[in-house]
Amino acid sequence: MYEKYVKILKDHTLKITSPRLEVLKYLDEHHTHPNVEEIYSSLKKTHPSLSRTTVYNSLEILKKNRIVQSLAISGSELRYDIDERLHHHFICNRCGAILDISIACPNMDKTLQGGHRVEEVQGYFKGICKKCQTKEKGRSNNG
Amino acid sequence: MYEKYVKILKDHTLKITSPRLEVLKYLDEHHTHPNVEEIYSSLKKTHPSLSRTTVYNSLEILKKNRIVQSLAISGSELRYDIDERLHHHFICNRCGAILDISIACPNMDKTLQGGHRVEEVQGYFKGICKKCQTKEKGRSNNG
DNA sequence: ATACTAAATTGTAATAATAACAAAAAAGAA
DNA sequence: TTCTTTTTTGTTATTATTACAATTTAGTAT
Ligand SMILES: [Mn+2]
Ligand SMILES: [Mn+2]
Ligand SMILES: [Zn+2]
Ligand SMILES: [Zn+2]
Repeated sequence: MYEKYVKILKDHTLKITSPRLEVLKYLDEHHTHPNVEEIYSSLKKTHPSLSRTTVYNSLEILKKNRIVQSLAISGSELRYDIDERLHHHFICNRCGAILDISIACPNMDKTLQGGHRVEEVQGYFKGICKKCQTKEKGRSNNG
Repeated sequence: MYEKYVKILKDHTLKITSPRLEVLKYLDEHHTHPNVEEIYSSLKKTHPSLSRTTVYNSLEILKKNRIVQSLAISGSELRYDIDERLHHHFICNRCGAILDISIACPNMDKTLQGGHRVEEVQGYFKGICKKCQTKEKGRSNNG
């Protein structure tokens, strides 16, 4: 059940703790780029002793070890992604969904930009998602 | 002195107010991508009646009118840029500087990504800036 | 120039995300 | 099993931003 996550932690010589395993499992099963509150309140249901601070701490150490990445795309809160591979994101200004954008980008892999050492790359697109556009059209057509 | 900023506001049929002119002038003279606090505390010196809320309000309306853009690059606070043209940014994890990155990007101008309507594009690089790297080298060489 | 009205500014209070901290608990090594 | 270090927990503090109501002001009409 949790072997996969145990292995990830072990590979990074991190201590195996229940909160860390749960956070990893949650992110692995929810590729929605959740924020801390979503992760916390969901896990809290089945793990009532869990502390919000622990979720922050766990995510921080997972990020430091490059097991997860954080996205500042919303502007108000960090979102988390267990997919550490470099990929771009789209946020819908209507429904708030954050979606992966799989495009090739020539600047993505560069470790140097203008003489600066690059350690992290984030590509954000903001607008109206496909779904919300469909809804919009439907509304104007029907009534 | 302020004609330039008056014109910008007029062109967007926005009311000409002292706080708006001052915010525009500040951004025009400081291409450092300042946050609200930096703008506010600087203007407050010469305009003691200025309210922090007004700076927030002004920036919001300027952004809505696409006169300025906001950057979520720092993760904790929005940064503002009077240069509305699409360009990428680099933030230094050491000194906090936010710098323009002028690179051609094939994805920048696209108004559609994966079927989603794109209204805004942000490209962020994070790492250690050129200056901080030089300092680092100097330190390790000299002791 | 004056009066009017909608919009903007101000100050304060509320909210929300995150960080700091100390005590209790738990992981992993000995 | 014992010990030590790290993690977790709960609480409090901080910071960025928003909400709101009262006051002021910009721009327009008179
Ligand atoms: Mn993703
Ligand atoms: Mn810029
Ligand atoms: Zn949507
Ligand atoms: Zn730097």
